Amino acid sequence: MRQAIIDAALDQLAVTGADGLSVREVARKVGMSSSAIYRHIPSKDALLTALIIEGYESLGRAAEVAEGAIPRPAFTARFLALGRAVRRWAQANPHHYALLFGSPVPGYSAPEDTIEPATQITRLLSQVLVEASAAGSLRAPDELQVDTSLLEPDVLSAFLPGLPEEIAIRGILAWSSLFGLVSFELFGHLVGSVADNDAFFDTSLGVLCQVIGLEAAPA
Amino acid sequence: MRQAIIDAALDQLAVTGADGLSVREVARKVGMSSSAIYRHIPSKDALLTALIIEGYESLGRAAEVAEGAIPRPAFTARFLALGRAVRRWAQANPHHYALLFGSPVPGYSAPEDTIEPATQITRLLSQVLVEASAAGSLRAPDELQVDTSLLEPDVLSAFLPGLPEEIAIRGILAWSSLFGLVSFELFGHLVGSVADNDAFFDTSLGVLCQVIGLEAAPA
DNA sequence: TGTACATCAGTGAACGCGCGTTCACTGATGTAC
DNA sequence: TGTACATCAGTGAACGCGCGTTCACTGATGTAC
Repeated sequence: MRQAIIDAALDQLAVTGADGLSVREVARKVGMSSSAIYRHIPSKDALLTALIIEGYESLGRAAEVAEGAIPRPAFTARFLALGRAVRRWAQANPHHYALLFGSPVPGYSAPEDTIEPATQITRLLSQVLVEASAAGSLRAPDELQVDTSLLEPDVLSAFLPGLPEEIAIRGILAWSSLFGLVSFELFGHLVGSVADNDAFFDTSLGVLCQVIGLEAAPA
Repeated sequence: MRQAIIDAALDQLAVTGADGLSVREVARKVGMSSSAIYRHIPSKDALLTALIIEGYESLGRAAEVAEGAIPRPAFTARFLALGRAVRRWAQANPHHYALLFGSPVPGYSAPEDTIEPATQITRLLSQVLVEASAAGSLRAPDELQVDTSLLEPDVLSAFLPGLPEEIAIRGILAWSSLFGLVSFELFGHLVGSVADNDAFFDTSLGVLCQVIGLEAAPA
């Protein structure tokens, strides 16, 4: 039942976007009176939280499946698969993507339950980086020296064990860039400049590989 | 008067965010009855449009001032100034930034009046690239060959005259990355991983310079 | 097998709210003669 | 200088709307004896 409610909310999210979401409309969709909903969810905010968690899980699953299909030692291909999976998921679920990575919903602040599901997708990238580094497949970028400690040491050791901080920084940059690319495309900021979005995205992913120090894609 | 209304709307935007915006509240702020507002603006959507235009202009001005203070031949410094100006503006006007670069406001689609002011900020970057390229200060990236024509040829020739497409692509990538970085930081996606946001951002900008082919910063 | 009771998902009316927009109006100001 | 008129910014009441949430309730189901 709770799942049916969440599903109905997902439907509405897909159509109207996050702030078109209304408890009453969800109730209608699920065939209940608006008050009955409150037997299953404590408040609208809780419903939003559930949708956010669902979103991170769904995105994480999609990325995991795509990346899992690549042979383990093909680090570059794994990174490309992750990037493409994020973009594909965003295109398939634009409002859901916007809920996760667009402007924060006003008056709503995500509770901690949200954090753990959100790490799934980043964990996948971290894996690739750590394994590639351990395998000696990362050309360490020599041009930029970082002397300060910019990152949270706990996170560094937990998620990116054994990874030089320079590379970790580049990884986070590449990660931010990936979502910047996807958001720009999805929110219409590339309209008029880029003609072939697919090709532009793939080319950009290639450049991001260079940024991280991953070998260029084989083909 | 019209300006007073926009200013009041900007105030409200800064406090409540874009979808807390209400014509009635703006009227209250400006000391009018809610109906009187309609002597000056045709609808709420028109008000939103005005805010978006204001935003692009304000951001453009901020970037222009910051970048204008750098000696013309210091291309890298000019790029850094642009990047930092964007970030600074976003931090000073988070809701306004979210209105421009976060999720599109549902049910609202930006009219063409919006396009021209939006180009200002990109024109500044284009300038830097074109001038740097003309001055021979761009190390052309040799590793990635692009055979297709990904970009809109009109835009390429109008905004980026004489610039090789490989570099234009990298420019757009860097631009998207910049906003990805700013959004990630602003929307809280770096919380927990990055300890020193200022340093991380500057370091990332340095990497983006490499991506474009700009010489590393002098100091 | 039958009765008394607890549980609990679901109901419908109601609360108080703020919203965007319209409409007939007022009343001050400026202009034409 | 005085009068008639047009202009137009601003008013206040009203429209119809959908919202999140509460509350006393019903009625079916399951359990204990």
